[in-house]
Amino acid sequence: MESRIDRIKKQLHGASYKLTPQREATVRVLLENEEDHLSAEDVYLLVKEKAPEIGLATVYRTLELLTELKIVDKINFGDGVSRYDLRQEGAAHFHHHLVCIECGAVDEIQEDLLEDVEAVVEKRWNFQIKDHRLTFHGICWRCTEKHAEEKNKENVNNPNNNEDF
Amino acid sequence: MESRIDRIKKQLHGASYKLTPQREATVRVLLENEEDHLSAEDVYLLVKEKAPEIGLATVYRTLELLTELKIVDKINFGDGVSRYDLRQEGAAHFHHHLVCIECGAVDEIQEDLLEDVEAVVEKRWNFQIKDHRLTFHGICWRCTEKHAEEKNKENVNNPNNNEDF
DNA sequence: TGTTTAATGATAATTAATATCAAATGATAA
DNA sequence: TTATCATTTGATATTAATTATCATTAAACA
Repeated sequence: MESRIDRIKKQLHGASYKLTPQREATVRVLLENEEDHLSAEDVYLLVKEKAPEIGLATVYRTLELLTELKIVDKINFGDGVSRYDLRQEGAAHFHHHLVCIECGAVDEIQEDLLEDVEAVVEKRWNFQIKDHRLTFHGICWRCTEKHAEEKNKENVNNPNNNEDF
Repeated sequence: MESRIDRIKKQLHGASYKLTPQREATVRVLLENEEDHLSAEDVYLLVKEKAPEIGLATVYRTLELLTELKIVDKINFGDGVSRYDLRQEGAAHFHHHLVCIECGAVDEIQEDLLEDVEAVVEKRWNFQIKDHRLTFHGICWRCTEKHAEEKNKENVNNPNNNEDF
């Protein structure tokens, strides 16, 4: 974790920015919540817990800066807020997302999976791909399991209700 | 075109909505600008040319309705506005986009291309895919050509400047 | 230490989108 | 046809996310 911060510090310096205490606090929040997909407001509230004097504008500015430097990616799942997602260190491309339309959970796919598709697009459409956004909308494994359980319970109550026949 | 409107009318009726003059004017604008990726404001201005009495709220409401019925897809390219894109008739999934980071052009890919990837995701992540969003960011063929031309011109002016050696 | 530049915090301004509500429209049944 | 009811609309107010402004503070520097 500390080394990760150090490397981010170096990236900032490389672009002649400083890792101020406010920026560091923001980066730490992102690192501590790597699984989540926080909005600027979310980040602000979490940073405020550790550094109450920080302003919302600074959080926005920091997130914008980190996005420029490709340390985080800004993504929008269609709910009207931008969310910020740490990029895997050394990842050439942004990872993919699974958004559950029932429970709203967002899971990540770190595997590339798009190599073949990108080769086709580069050649057939003569398009030089620099980055991508891929999101699947559907039903997550947790909701699928829950449905199965509910069906089980139903069948215990009504043993004749067997949809298989 | 007329038949396309008729089919949309039937889709609306099927969900017990009417194709009011305002809704029809909005749909016509979308059909006449199928290549573009209009924002709600864009649609509003175009509809206003034909039906000046229409209100912005009605346009928003119509676009929301068409999105619900999967006649259009709402998409966000990260510039802070939602854009609305007619779905191909009978298309199971939303088509893909190529966004040029130089000139801002947005091109469409109607081919699916994701069949294999989706099969993997459904199985490995146990996720039931209902829809997707795939956007590539990079340099379009027009900008690539333009660069090549500029390089040519440069070499004519400085015949010794041959970067190949 | 004084000076210049970068960064911050508070807050105003902007803007996309939604909510509200009275009026208009359209369908329905007496 | 006319009274009635639900749907839709247009104008406008409201909300909420993001950006802009600007005086103040912190940091780098010479």
